[in-house]
Amino acid sequence: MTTNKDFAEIFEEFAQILDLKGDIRFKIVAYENAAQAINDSPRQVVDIYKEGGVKALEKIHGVGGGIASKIEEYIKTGKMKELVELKKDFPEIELEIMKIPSVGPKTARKIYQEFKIKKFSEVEPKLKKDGLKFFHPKTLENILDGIRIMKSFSGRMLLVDAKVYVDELIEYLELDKNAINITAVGSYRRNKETVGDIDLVASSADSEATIEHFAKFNEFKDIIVKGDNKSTALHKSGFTVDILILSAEEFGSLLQHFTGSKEHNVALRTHAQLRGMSVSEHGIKILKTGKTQMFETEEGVYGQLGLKYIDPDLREDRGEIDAALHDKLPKLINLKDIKGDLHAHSKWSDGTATIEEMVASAEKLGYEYIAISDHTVSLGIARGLDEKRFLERRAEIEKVQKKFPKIKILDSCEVNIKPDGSLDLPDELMASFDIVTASVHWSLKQSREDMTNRLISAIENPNIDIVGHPTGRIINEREGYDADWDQVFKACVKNNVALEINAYPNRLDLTDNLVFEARKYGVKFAICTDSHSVEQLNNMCFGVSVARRGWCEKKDILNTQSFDKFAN
DNA sequence: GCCGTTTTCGGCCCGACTGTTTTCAGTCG
Repeated sequence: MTTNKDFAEIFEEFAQILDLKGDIRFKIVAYENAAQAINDSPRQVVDIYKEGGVKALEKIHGVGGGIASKIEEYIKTGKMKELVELKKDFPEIELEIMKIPSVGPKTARKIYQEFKIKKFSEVEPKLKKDGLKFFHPKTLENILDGIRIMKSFSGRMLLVDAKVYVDELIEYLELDKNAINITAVGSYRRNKETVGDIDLVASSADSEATIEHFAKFNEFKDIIVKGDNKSTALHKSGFTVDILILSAEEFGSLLQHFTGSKEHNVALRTHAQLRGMSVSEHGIKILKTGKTQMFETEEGVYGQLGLKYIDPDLREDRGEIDAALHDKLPKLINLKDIKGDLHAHSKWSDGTATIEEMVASAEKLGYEYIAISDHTVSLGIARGLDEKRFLERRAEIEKVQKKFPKIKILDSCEVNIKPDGSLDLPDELMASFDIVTASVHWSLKQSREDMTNRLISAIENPNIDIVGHPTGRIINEREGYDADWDQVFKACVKNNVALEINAYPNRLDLTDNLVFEARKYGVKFAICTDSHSVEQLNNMCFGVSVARRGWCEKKDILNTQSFDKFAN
């Protein structure tokens, strides 16, 4: 079956080819928006089409008549005629060339045609040999730089890794006495699960001097752009760093602009236009008078537009502007609301710390409880426990509990959901635990139908409280498995089972967009670290970020409550 | 191609930097 991801990729490709063709920008953007909308839809467009036809598809915001009928065509015939025709004139290789930073459609076409490129690997050697025949030396240098950037950095870094680079950069920039308000913005500030490049903003008494100072950072390999108040550098680790400096009087607008997301800013500026205002990083212009008002804070910017302040985590154009207009924004959960961790491993299975060490660390974090949830028998690689060893472990938990009267140790396990949906511990044993998490650990490539049934079978088992890392994805390593989330969410609500928001930095699973969708159904979540060491207990903040991006309030999260409260 | 406090046409966010542009195109965020 064609999944939403497949359709999103098709329309993304459509947009790229239209870009090469030189079609009007708004049409290209329309295709890109449709791809995004389809990707974010919790329901499969195939199902939507089967139920309500083209009209139902058009209800997806960003999908209109044209794109809906293309989806219909693809479902019926397995192809889109227009795309097939376009591909004849714009081969794959040209799209690949366009992915080079600083190369857009015009340059891509020129490279492809002038050098008669057949494989992407030919681009760099051919440009080096004869590039000067067709390009200005400076332009050629930019393209070759782009290829270097592309080679040295594939994909996006984890939020946890970005944090290390950001801290280093800010520490260095603070050495410049002219600079104030140094802040990391972009997807980093929005707490997105991965960060593509690092964006910084600042104010300065002497912005040229600050740009000079920025450009001298010894972790930079190259300076790509250097203007009076804006610069882009290539970091040794392969990603780029942007900085933009404006006066403190306009810092609120600068912060707002550079935090994004792009989609949020487009929506915000459209909102402003309808009210006779124009928003830029410098301020808000009243169109009638032509006067621009500046703002030192973001609150001022949103306030001028008649909006409540919108947290950066929410700025993804998911309805936050409308919510801010009607004072309906969620009161987002914070790290300090978390009362305990419901998923942690010990040496009994594949953890590196003893139960006592884990409990002592959890107590230091101020938690009321911690669940020790070791793996179960059939996960051999993780030394999963059978019934006998779980009972031995229970005796140890009781012993440790006496030493730590202030924190409740929850006797727990992470039971395996087998491919047929059954669990690998007997029901009576599971019933004796304080809390049980069920997770999928193998056979990840099942069909969507099988995986959906597998998850729902586990959810319907009365001993299950939480489904662990529900999609199984590992960021930058593997895709999550496919399931009919609509059905899974309904089953969770019906059976009072929570979905885990796994805070492990390369899992962050459930993903933020699925959290956002699940919350609409009334699903509850448990934010858990899945710690395998004492240090990893500190990863809770990353799970909280996912919850915030999914619009979660304190009441949506089990472990913002005391154990007695949610256990009953 | 999408969409509607400008609702079936006419607009679609806004600005900075680079190159060779002396008024603008290409690319980016």
